[in-house]
Amino acid sequence: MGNKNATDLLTVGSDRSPSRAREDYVKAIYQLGGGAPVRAAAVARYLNVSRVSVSKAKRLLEGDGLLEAEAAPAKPLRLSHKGRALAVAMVRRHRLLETFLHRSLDVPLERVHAEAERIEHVISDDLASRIAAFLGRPSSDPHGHPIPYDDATTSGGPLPTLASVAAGARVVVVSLDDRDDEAVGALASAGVLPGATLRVERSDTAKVRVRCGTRVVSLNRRHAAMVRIAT
Amino acid sequence: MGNKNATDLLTVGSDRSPSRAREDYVKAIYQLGGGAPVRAAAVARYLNVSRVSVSKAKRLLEGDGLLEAEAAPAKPLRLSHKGRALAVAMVRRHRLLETFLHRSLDVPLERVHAEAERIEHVISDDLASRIAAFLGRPSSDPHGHPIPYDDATTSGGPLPTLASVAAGARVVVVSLDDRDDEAVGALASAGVLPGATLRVERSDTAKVRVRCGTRVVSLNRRHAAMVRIAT
DNA sequence: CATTTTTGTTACCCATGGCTAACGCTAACC
DNA sequence: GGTTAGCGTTAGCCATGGGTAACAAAAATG
Repeated sequence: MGNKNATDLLTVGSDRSPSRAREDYVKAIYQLGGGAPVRAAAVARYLNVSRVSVSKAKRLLEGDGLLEAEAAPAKPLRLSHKGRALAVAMVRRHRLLETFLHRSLDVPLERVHAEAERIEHVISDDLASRIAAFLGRPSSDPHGHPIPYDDATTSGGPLPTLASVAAGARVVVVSLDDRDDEAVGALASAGVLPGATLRVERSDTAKVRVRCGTRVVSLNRRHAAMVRIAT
Repeated sequence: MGNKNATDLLTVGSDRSPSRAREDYVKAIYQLGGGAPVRAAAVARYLNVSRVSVSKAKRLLEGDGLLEAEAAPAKPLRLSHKGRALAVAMVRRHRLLETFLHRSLDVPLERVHAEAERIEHVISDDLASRIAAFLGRPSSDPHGHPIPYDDATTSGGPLPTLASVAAGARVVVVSLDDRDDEAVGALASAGVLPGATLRVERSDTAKVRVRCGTRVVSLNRRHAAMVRIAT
């Protein structure tokens, strides 16, 4: 039986590398805190799991050396070096995959996130490098988020969103929040994409009306809040 | 919190679609039997798990409608229609991925299998179609195995291997067994690849010596057994 | 400052997917 | 025909990763 490199394919529990769930916890902590400690309840909300699950995951992640073990009862979650490196690697893989899926395989913008979300857990670092090379080491993904190539610290605080500016402003779209497929689809079909210049015509509690090139589009506030901008 | 399409990412157990393990069982049954019923012990050996695990998996797979439930105590494992469709889809995804990884991303032949083995469980059918289109619907993967596009029944019985022919024969390499990375690497570097014409110079219990183009290479029997041939 | 809300933890339950030990049965070997 | 080998199942164990219910402590609110 030609089964030398058996690599028992069914071993879920006894896998050495961090599992899907663990990687998601690490990524969530990183994305919520950007390096700073994060409250467990925030992680729970972000991942749609109970606080209890986060509490249990905490112990496991500490055991893996991904979380700084700090027996303090105050206990915000803080990533270790190893944890931060893993988080950055996950972000890199995710954004490279999104770029690849969109640019090379024509996957619609509002669907690349979900697809990348699953694939990012199973590709090797070698494959990620090959994808980066294939794409010419792109500097940002199709939603406008930068792709980290070293383990550089994240940039400054978050940018303001389109929901936060007053009428009359002229702004440039920097990025869309890829976690909300529905908003991404609506924004993309309205032409609100990274790099676009917008003029805010009106902004009330329900809607934000912007001019985007020649078009005038009306966005609901939830969608507008998914758009990060610069002036 | 921009979390509309939350799609709780951590749900492992309560996932609706067949898990990694389930897909591997179905694929193994299909590849061992090619549609015909398969003994549970054979599946256990193929996947490097205990007979007990197969026995338990059987119940779960029957519950999923992937296995024909046949309360008979004789009990060979037989895939249902749904199970066979899943198996074929898995094979298709696997071979498309191998082709893509090798052709587009230059992943070495002996590494495409392991990488595809993990990715095949997480890509959507839509993405598989896009990869197929991107590659121009290739008819076979880089090891020489055909890529099924409909749910066509598998071809006739298995071809003879290079280990089974006598000295003097002239044969054409059809495919390599991708499950043995080490053999694939050795064969590829010897030029024994699908489409190559070989002349068998000598064949004894330890080695098989073949001429491959201008080169004469000596293969050990285990490696030779991984090469499917036609005359 | 008192009350209310939020938070993190414990104790317990459930399903998946591995495992070993042990049993009864079938089938093959001598 | 008797022994032996192999097969499928049961019972019971373990880790992971979900979940409730309940509670004490911390934080926010009045």
